[in-house]
Amino acid sequence: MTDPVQPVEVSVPSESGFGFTLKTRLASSLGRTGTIHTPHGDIRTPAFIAVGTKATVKAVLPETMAELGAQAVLANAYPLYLQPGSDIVDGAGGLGAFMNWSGPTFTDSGGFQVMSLGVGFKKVLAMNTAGLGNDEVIAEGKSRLAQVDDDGVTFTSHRDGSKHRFSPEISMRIQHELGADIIFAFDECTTLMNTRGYQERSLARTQAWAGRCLAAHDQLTSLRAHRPYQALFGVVQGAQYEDLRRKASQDLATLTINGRGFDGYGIGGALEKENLGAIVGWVCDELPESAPKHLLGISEPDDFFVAIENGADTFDCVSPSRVARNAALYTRDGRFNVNTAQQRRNFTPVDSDCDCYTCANYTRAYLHHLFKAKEMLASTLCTIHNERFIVRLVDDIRASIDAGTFAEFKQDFLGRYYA
RNA sequence: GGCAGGUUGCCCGAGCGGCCAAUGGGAGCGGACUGUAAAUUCGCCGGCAUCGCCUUCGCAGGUUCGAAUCCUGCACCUGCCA
Repeated sequence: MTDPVQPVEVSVPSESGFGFTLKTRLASSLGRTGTIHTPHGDIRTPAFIAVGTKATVKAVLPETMAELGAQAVLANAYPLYLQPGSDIVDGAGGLGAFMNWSGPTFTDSGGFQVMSLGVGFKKVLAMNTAGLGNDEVIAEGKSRLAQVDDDGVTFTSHRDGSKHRFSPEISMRIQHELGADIIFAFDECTTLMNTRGYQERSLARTQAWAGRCLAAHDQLTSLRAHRPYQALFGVVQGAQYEDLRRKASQDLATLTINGRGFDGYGIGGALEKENLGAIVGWVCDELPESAPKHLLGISEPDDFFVAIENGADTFDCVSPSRVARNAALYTRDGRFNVNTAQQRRNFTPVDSDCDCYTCANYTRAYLHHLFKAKEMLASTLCTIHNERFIVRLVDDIRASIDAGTFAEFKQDFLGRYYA
């Protein structure tokens, strides 16, 4: 049952302070462990990156995130550009300094908002359901807050209705001001509702933007040489189509501007759960092994195993935090809602196998009470638990790869979680 | 003692002859949430149940083809005047 571990040649981080070192590799799949080196510290991979969109992991102190084992946090360019403004974050000394997080940071490009405020506006981003029909009709909704064209995106601020223009160059400029260690190319995140035709056109656009991002990034890196080095990850789109995904990966892998290529890659798009492993596999198969790969927006337990086996190194997702604020908690025996009547008199911890602060000190009955009483401590305690649960799960997967017990760990964990 | 107003489903509160098992909130119950417009959101919420049937709008009578809605009496509550 053990999966033989293969030794891996070690690459040394460059003088920029950024680099990726492989440690072990599974013999039977693309799964591997390693370390991403950044100017603000290392990230041992696979790793779950906590999301703090607006420079805060909602309801939790940064110190608490560090204590529960989060290695890095990811914020988002678009919301921070709207408020407080990337110049202010820049003035504070960058994202980490601004939010009092001393470890590595990521920022997303605003590409997700092209979808969530555009075609996906007011829709649930279903990952389990088969795609509905034609997007192009759905995509023409009038009330949406984002309009895409080949040059960029026009956003309407949800806060005051003001119009804002994002382009690859603008996203790069903002992300340089935010100053995260790892930043993403500006892309269009498509949905399951899009047609093949739309996916092709959107992908062509995203690929063109990738080149523009790289060029802008190269320039900004020179201009801001006094700042810590920022690594740029290109984002692979192409939906569920193998040919599109492979071609997109190849093109990004070979793209260089002034001798500079991408430092790593993101894998994006709304993905059907059933295709997740295949898609990640196609992409990682085409991209250089030596590059770190970040799967954007994924955090269900079964998804981690599948994605890691297929070569993904890091993940970020709002789910552990959002779901916690809505009373859903992860346990080794599956997910449950702590606000149901069933938990009213349950004086046991959320998960007796959990080592988080919440499980060490509080009962389900108390958390149930906090939700019913609408006390904000509910969000804090539940977020601590969920973030710890997910961070630890990925840490455990990493340990199992190094120990050669990945297959057993996977079987044990999933067997119990989905029993 | 006089005058006026009120009593609606767990709570608050609309309705003022038929389209009313009865609008809205809240509470309660359950679900969803995957690069965060999310402390959000969606169902259910008298009973039994397949359309449908049965019992509800303080209590008791009455008018009417038909009443939560109109009339009479009773009970309780609230203002103002004594």
